[in-house]
Amino acid sequence: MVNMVAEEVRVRYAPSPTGFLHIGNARTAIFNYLFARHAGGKFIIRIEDTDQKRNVEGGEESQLKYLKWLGLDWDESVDVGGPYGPYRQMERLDIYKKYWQELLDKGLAYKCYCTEDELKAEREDQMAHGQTPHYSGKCRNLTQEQIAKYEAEGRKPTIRFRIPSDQAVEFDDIVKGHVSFQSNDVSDFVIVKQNGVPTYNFAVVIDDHLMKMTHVLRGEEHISNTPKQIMLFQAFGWKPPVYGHMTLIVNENHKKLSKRDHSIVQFIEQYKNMGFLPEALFNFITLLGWSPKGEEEIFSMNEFIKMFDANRLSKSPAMFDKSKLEWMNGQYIKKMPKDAYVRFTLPYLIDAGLLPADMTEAQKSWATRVVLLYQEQLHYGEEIVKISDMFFNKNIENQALTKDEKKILAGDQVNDVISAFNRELKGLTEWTAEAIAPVIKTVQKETKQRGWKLYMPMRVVATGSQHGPELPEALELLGRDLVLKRMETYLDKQTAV
RNA sequence: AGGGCGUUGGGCAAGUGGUUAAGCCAAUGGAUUCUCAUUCCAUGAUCACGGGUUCAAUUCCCGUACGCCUUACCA
Repeated sequence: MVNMVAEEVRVRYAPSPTGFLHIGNARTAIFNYLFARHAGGKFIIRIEDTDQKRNVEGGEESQLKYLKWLGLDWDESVDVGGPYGPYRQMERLDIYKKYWQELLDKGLAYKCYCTEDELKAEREDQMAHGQTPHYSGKCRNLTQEQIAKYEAEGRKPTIRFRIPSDQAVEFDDIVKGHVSFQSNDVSDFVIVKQNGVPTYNFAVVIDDHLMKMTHVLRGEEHISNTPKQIMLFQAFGWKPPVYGHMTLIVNENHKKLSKRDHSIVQFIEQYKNMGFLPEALFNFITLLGWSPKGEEEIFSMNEFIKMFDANRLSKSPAMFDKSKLEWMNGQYIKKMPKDAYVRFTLPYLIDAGLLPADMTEAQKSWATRVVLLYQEQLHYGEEIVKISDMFFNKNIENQALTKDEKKILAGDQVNDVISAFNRELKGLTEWTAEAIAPVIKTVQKETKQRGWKLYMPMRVVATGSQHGPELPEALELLGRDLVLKRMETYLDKQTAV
């Protein structure tokens, strides 16, 4: 109470490096980021690597790398340092030790000599009897003799927090509102593992306090950890941060997104590789469980920062809607400057082996025009491969016609149209869209066919598909030789019959 | 099983004690276009169910159902 000046907002994103950055992580990070930036506060990244068995190689690096890619930046972390480091929990072991020793000394924590197998058996027994799985409190009040006996057996203890009995633990959650737990429903949980490393629930409390966190926005799966953490804060006489538990992101089966869930693509890196733009992903993820005031849905980072309000976080789970993501990404693609769009899409064609990595100027300008044909409709980068297929897959002769295409070619005006078109095209001295367009008009006059009956036969014969970009430009880019060859092959077949 | 939380059209989601219950995605229909795409227009909700409080409830309260999270020497 000494300092009545408004406290600086400090929030953190605290991933465990057990995997790569996925949608759920990213969302947590984004909301914390927006919260901090909106308030003009600090955004910190802390690595929670206390579960060494599950840490994966490259996990930490991936988290930071793709957060950066999404457009986030941070004030304190393992890479940029800061006044409250270290920011990796395994480098803070000495710090934790001091605090759990304090709890032990005060009798607020105790050593537990139960083995994992014993605990597991206990839990299974409880379940079998329809009881809530709960630690029994067996080692709560061990005598010196018992302790000596366990030690003599060579058992290594864990340290458990002594949960105060008959206490209501309450807090006002930014998103859930007033939440209340009974301490009796929480069992004495382990704060230090047998190997001397603290558990998550202990380390967070120490770190959040020492790092002066003012708010904690995290996933709803942590809500039942909150009373444990609050009781620890109380044991130390510290003030807990303000909590906000965000709803989970669920899959089509309404299940929490898990890393093992393959029904939807989960990792940010995968989206990047498929050709989703960071701004679009950021925009989309931000709208998962949060909504702005007005009717707009597309926002820039700065707009989000300006309007972000944690009170508008939703209480009910958000389903990951892939088609909306694609739509949104498409919106961003449409807005790209042409040259950026070209630089963005060409690599997908190169990777697919459809274009050489070292293109000649001519190839490059051709590819540029092809790709530009699709800017209006592209949803994500990789889609260019499939969508522009007609310019790369040139063996349409071996390709079976669809029902509709057969129907188109069955029209009795088809031969007239094709032969007239073929004749007129052959007479062209210049093979450009500008030159081809008038030819279509000429054929129209000559054959008295128009619209669908005029265009469709030309399209199917020349491009192999009833769908595609504007015909004159498509034909130009397909190239004179190929188009004329296809026409003639077609006409030859007709006369042969 | 105990604890916690949720439920507005196919997916999100705004909002209110008395409203024509926003908007976006999707779907369908239509207009434009040679087609696809784009663009534009149009179409849909007894606000989970049952009870209460109230002149009035989708909005407040209680219950039920359903769903999810959690009850680890994981975070």
